[in-house]
Amino acid sequence: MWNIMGKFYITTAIDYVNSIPHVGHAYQKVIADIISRWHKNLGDDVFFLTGTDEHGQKLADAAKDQGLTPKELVDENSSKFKHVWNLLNIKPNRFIRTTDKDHIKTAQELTMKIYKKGDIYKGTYKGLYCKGCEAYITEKDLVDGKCPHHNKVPEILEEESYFFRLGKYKDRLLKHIKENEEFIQPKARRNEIINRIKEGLNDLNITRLKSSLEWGIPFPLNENYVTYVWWEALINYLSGIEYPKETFKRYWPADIHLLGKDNGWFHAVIWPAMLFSADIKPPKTVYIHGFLTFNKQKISKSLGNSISPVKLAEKYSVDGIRYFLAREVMFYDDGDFSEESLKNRINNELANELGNLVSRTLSLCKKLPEIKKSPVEIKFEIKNIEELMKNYKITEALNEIWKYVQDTNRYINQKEPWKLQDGELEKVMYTCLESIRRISILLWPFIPSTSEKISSLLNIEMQDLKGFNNEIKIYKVGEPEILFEKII
RNA sequence: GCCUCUGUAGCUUAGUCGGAAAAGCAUCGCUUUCAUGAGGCGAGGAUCGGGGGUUCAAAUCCCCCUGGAGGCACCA
Repeated sequence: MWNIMGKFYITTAIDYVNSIPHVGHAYQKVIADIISRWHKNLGDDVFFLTGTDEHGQKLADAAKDQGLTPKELVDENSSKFKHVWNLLNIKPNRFIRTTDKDHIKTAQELTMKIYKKGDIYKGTYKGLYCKGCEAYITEKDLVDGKCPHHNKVPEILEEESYFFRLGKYKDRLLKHIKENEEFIQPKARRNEIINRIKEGLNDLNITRLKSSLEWGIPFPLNENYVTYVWWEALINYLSGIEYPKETFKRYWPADIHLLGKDNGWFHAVIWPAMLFSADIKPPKTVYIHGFLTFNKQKISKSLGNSISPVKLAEKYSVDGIRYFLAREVMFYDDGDFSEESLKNRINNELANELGNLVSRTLSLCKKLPEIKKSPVEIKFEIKNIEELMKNYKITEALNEIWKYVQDTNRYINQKEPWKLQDGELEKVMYTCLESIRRISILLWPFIPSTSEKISSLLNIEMQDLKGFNNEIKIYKVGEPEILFEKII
């Protein structure tokens, strides 16, 4: 009944390390970890990649402000991201940094490959340059024709630069998007991208003069230039799996690139065009998810400290947060991380429904030294859950799983096992234990440490979905313990 | 300005091909005693943003108005 085991390659956006991780960053990584674990649960050979993006003007500036070298700054901040993911039980196969040696090498090699294809040429970049910012700015940044930061009219500046022939891939991109409905998800984003491509594609400036920006990957065609951050950052999805070696051959194409809506254009248009040029298959799905607000407020830097995932995890538990993010927020849309709502879900669902279910079950088992196998009276039909997960409908899948928690509570009420003795009691309790065991397997991707805890309370080995139907012959369960403390 | 999405119960949302308006939370009532002051059952609560049109039939399709969110690349 299980899918044939396959490979599964999932990536997240790599975070720009000019700020510290907040709950918005955490959201994406938690979802990615859930998807990754779900596929591991299925028995797939999974590669999960995340990491940090560490070059560019903003970082160079930030480092200067803090009196650090760029390298010092990115080392410090990157480690914070890595640490927080570990704390949230997010387990990537690799945490890539765009300052990693192998990434730099791969980025340069891929650039050369695209150059040899004839898709990189030297041209002239003309743009609005603000001397105060020491950077090009766009027209929409202007307020009354002036740079809002320096209140100056920018000058039009021209410089020689290298370009990628993005425009050349317009038709091929449109064709690919139209022929592969799952390529850009969700649909609204897909429409948005299609319309914008139709408006026309300009070639992409992919270098910066070293004289104005040193903090970047040296451009392999000309030592006076560094590579534009976006261009090389995207390539991390290849360097992360050691392109073009064996690991790459095993995992590419990526099954899903997960990213926020601010990154859609780069992943849905520029990245596939780069891959087309390099004769590499595009990813199967680029999934563009919504943004999170925190207590209805836009997540901003000033709010940053109060929404540190570390503090939230201390207060609400890691699994509480993971559960909430998966259950509350509709993945494709914007959502709100509200502490009020988080508290309600932890108390009502994790503590009262799930925690108490385990607790009452184990308590009812106390009279029985062992519980032997008998027919399971709660029916599990999990095809729809698998289907939902396959289509990245995380929230909906978790809702379906939760129905079994409620079914089991209902079953106990109906059977009133506290009135039963011996064999009768044993039969009912076997169903409850089996039900809890299966629930713990289904929930493992979402709240792994809770699932593992449940297994240890049931005194059994934690299994994956392949073991879903392997009923335990004899249960000898332990004492009940509190799974979730209530939040006051 | 151009484009995309969206407005359904107090809140968060589901609603496929047009066919009797759904679910959870919150509120209120009933009920169980195994359990973490937990569990179960039930009730009230919606002019489906507004107006017009197509249709035997519209939350759903079309038009207009209006509120909200987002995208418009070389900033990451």
